[in-house]
Amino acid sequence: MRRITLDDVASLAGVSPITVSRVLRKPGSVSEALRLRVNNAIEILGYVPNVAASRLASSRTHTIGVIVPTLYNVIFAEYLFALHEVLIPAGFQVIVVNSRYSEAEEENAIKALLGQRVEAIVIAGIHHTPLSRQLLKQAHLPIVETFELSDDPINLNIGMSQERAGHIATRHLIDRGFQKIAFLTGNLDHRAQSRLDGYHEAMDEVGLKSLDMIASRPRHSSVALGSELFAGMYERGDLPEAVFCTDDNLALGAMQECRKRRLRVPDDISIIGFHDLEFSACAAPSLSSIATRRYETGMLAAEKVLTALDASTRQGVHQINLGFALVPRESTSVDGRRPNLP
Amino acid sequence: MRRITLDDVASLAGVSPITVSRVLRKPGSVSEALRLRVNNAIEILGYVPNVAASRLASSRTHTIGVIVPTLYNVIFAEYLFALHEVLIPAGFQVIVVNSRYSEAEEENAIKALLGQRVEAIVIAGIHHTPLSRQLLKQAHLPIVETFELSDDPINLNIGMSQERAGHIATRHLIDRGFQKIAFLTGNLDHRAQSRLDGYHEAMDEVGLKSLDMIASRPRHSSVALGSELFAGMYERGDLPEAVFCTDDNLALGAMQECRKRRLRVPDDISIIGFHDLEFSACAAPSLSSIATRRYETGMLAAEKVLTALDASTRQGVHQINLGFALVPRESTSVDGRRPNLP
DNA sequence: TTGAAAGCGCTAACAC
DNA sequence: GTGTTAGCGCTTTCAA
Repeated sequence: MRRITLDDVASLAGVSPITVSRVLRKPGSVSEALRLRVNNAIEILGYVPNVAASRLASSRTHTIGVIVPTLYNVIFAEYLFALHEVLIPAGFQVIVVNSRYSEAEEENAIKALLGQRVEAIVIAGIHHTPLSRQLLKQAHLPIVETFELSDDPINLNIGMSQERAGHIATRHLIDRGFQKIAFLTGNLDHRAQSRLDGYHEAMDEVGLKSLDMIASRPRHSSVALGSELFAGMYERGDLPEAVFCTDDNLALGAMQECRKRRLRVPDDISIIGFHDLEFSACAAPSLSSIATRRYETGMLAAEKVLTALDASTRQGVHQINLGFALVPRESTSVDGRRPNLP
Repeated sequence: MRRITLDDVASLAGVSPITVSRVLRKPGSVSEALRLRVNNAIEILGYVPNVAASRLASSRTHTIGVIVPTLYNVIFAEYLFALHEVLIPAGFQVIVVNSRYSEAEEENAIKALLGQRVEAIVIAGIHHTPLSRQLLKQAHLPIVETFELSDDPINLNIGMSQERAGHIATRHLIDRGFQKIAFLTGNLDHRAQSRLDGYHEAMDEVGLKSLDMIASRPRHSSVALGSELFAGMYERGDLPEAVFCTDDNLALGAMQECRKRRLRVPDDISIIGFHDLEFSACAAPSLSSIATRRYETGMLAAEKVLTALDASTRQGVHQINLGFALVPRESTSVDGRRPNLP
């Protein structure tokens, strides 16, 4: 059963192959009569163009490669959503590859995307293997590194200072008078590590002792993990006055564990999360957090890609700091139910 | 700046192009001496094969197309995770397209995937436009429809009865003696609709009046939406004895709203969710739910694709019912804190 | 084990 | 506005 090709359509419509090709790509450049005949033939035969052939012939793929560490995290779901939202209407296909938090897998992903001849790569993170960096540089494509700020961006860089955010979150707890402040994390990826650095820095600044709680093996952030880590801490008698969780999921788990153990938040213990996920505002008590801009990151990355592709001449290095915002809520309020700030 | 091609590698290595091709695809069939020379040349030139050319020449793409309604929902994230987990190690690329809950966009997605010459399509749902169905049938590829059970599967079908699950959840509430039972949903996609049908059926069976609460415009399930819908119901004085939410996120939102309004769950009101998301077991009170098998769905779909591809001759229609499980927990317990069932 | 020739299905560039 | 010609970069024969 041979596949229908453009030539089949052409002979059925009684035109040359190139006319069929034109009807498909720039219908305006073909007379209405022929266009109708061709479209008719396409329908009758159920013709579907072979993109591999078209890519090979035109050396355009209209494809953008996106690398994320996992599909298993709302943060990246929101980011991908935004990327799709901009790129699809602009006529691009998006290929998403996950690196499972491994730089080696990321390197393979890069090779695979380059092999596909993607026209740009949007990659979460700024830490890559030397070969990855080299490949990305040599590719002469728009490359966008996201979520973090790089000292030495490959090309475009849109992100925020994870370290500074970790610092601010910790500082928020310190300012509220707490001294025994714990840091909870599951998977210690580069971003979580930077937040931890910020935490250490803030604690050191005021001479407080750090109290890290890192899951014994890397696990993705979840409510269940938050419960577990908090329970472990509690059972070891290590109860802090305040907890900074790398993620709102962990924070929610910690809060639930508190409720189980009749610890009141924030009266007995304060909790702050990270990312300001959508449930955080309506949790009870509402959860303090650091609001990050996943959607805007994806949006801007996509837009930058489109303009870079349009400009055709490769643009220089460019960095955008999207920042973050401390969102104080009930879970870290000192006077019972209401945070100091509105 | 011309791209490096296989011919460039061949001339640098002093062999014919086909030898380079062989080194790349079946290194065993080339003598070690040549293999070394070729690999060396590849490295020096930074050669990356053009997959479009290879696909065109070989008419194999090693690509599986996956269509989901949204990337913005853990259910599909887990499912995609499982699909990747099986397909990537088997040497396939996975292309994920989202249809944004639209059958028209789904049709476009199908055309796009067929244009890519994917070797199989895994598609969430059983409702497609007539043309979509026709295209899928004519493609003579392994096609897997997932998450629901079809009366007339295109090819493979792995899912569960959403209607039956809705019925069982409702029945659970009825059995606990409740009469005023509300149904809460955001986006009324086909699966939510089937659950609603099951709810209606169960209510009708015992002569109870249905009480649907559907978001005025389609919105994806979220904790915030659950709060909102519940608040709306409360403010209209429509307070039920029990609520069946299409989704654990909605249920969590409803529970948080209860807490705000000093309604005790389950003493004043019972709540059951759907999907048994990971936080549900550790919510306070723990949330009753219907456990669904997203991971297994993806896993099995991928495995079926691989065997179908291996068998090479097209297999007949085949359906697998993965079922679901009622998980009663505190949120629907009648004697205070402990559910009847363990 | 290696190579030569032909072609996968489409489009760019140029003619008419 | 339409057609002709010549590839795009690989792999599939088939032959040596």
